[in-house]
Amino acid sequence: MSTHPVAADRPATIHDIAALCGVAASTVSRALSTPERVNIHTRQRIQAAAVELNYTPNSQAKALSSGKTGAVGVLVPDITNPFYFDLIRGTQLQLKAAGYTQLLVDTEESDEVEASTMEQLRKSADGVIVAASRLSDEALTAAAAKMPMVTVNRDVDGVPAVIIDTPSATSQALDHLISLGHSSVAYIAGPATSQSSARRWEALSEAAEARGVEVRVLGNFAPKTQSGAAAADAAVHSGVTACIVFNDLIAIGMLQRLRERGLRVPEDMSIVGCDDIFGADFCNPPLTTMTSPIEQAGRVAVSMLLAQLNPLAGGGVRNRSVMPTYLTVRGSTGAAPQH
Amino acid sequence: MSTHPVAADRPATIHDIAALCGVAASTVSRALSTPERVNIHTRQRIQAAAVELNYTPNSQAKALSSGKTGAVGVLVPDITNPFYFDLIRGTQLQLKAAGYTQLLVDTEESDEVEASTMEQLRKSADGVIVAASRLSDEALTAAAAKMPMVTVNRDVDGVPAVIIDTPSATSQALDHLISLGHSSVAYIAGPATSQSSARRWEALSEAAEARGVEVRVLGNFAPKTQSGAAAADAAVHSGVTACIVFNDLIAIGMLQRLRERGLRVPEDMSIVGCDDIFGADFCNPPLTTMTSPIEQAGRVAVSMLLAQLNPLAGGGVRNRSVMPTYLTVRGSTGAAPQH
DNA sequence: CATTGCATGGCAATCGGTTGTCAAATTGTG
DNA sequence: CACAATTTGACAACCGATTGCCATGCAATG
Repeated sequence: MSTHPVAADRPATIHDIAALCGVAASTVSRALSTPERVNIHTRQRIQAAAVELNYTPNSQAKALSSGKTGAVGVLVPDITNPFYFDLIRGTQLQLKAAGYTQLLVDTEESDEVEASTMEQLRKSADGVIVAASRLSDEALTAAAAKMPMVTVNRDVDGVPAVIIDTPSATSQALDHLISLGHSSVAYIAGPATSQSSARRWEALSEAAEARGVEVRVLGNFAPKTQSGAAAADAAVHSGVTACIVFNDLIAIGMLQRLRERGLRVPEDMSIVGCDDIFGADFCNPPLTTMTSPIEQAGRVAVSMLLAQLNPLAGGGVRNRSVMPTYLTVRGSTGAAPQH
Repeated sequence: MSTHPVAADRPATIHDIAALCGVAASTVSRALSTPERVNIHTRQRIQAAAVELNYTPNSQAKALSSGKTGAVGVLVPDITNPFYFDLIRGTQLQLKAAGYTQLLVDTEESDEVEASTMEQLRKSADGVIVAASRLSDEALTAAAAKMPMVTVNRDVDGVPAVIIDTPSATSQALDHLISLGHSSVAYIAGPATSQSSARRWEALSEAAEARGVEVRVLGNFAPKTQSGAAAADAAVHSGVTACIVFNDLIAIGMLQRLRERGLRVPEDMSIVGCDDIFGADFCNPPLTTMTSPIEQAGRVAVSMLLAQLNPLAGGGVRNRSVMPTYLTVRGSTGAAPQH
């Protein structure tokens, strides 16, 4: 039986170690955080005691005195959307590797929730990663001034961002469709508030003009599979033979609706999705889509944020990172129907 | 211009309010947390000042002195698995509604990571929800003694749990297959460490015996779509005409593999999945599966945990909650092939 | 009018660390 | 051997709240 309470009911504190070693608490703190500041002999005794008592620093207390919480907030507008799962996976992996904790928050597509969450996070997190922010440029800039921040898919001056470059992939998608003989294409737009959707449409219409093809925009549609039905109907009604769709969720919904209506994909209608989310490869038919390195984007966002937090670790702070996107051709695109 | 620094660069503290109102910090604390303890006039002045200074209590400090962190850890073995996305969505929703923060951690299917995470969480969270724990019964019981805990799909004596009752749905699935003329069925088992898989197999073999049907077990397979290939090959080789599969991920992988091998589902082989995850309804063919109320399970787990944390709010503490599961028939099951 | 009782608000300790400051101990140097 | 330089470790303030205890003041009671 040990003379020391090896397994107290209460987690060991720095004071327990101090008492055990007969030194002051501050010495213990230094031994663990600034080892060179403490005599090697004392240090080793302390470290041994720490191990014996199974000491883990109290993160709350650490946060209070040091101002660093070791946590990073990750704000996503809709935790329901598989797109964000990939992102979350990326941030989680990278944060964990760096010893940070992830605070995941669903802002429910609301700018108010987003703003109030950030205000709260200001005290309980060292920084935030904000995906597809619903805030205005001004609000976002103001928020970024108050705490380290990295946005994903939202480009605002002065705010470090990871941008998944889907706009440039839209021209690949368009070329793909043109090479299949399509000349009448629709862009199925996402939410009106989505900057990504707007930029993609910009890039697409520009590319269309350059190639002398007609591309029209349909929608806005909510980024959910259920919206696919309305989108599919709109596409059919407009007479186009191919659609480039805001995201895979809507695209998959369209696939289902077209099937219900007895239309064949790709014989009657070609569909190009965006993001290559989980499911895009096994839906029916498998979806041709613009493959985004979403998980990687999450990792890069974390790296950029951590670089902001610990500027010491060499290397300038990148404030903008563009992730390339490529077209993945599967079964949902095919030759344009003959008239 | 206001005489007060309405928007200081530093978040307002209780002392700022105290100074502004000419009272002590403790009075401010009471005015905000124990209003009846403070004169109504003073209280109103304080509350007004709090609003004016845009005061938000510092959660770290609160946690340190009160011992309550307002956070709940959610441990999942693999954040990659869509099953857990639904669960996370449920916990997130319910935690947020109750004003708690969710700390999401991926334990990477490792019992060690799980144990050390829990040890750390002991200080930074008020409780934990542990999904599909990889810990031994003893370790789990010990951990539960140290901090409030609710498990999901893991039944250990004395530890409150939410159990998704897939075992009982397996007999529904078996009946469904029998009614379609199948007499030779395989159970595609999940990880050897999975309690769910074991219990499902138990229930299934019992039901099979009662009905005089032959059911064999194949596997263990990792819960990933990639494992579906091996599982499909094993199933084909074993000569069965139908499979009840550990989860939808493997089932979807099997669907893909069978298609590659030129086998038709359900004409040549029927497949029943489990969980009804995102994608089960739009894969090819749509998957017959045991629909689990996963998101609801997450919500219930949170409710049970919060009931443990705040025992005051009437109603005894349930320590076990079984979520019913039903069979959802889609296109991946059909009549047994004729010999 | 004296006394009891309650409402109210301040003081100070506490939670578990971090960190600036300073004194004591050690080492090295002339 | 005395003195300066350098380690080393203790003291105490601080981070931002909470909370037990106490002093004050006012109203009600005998």
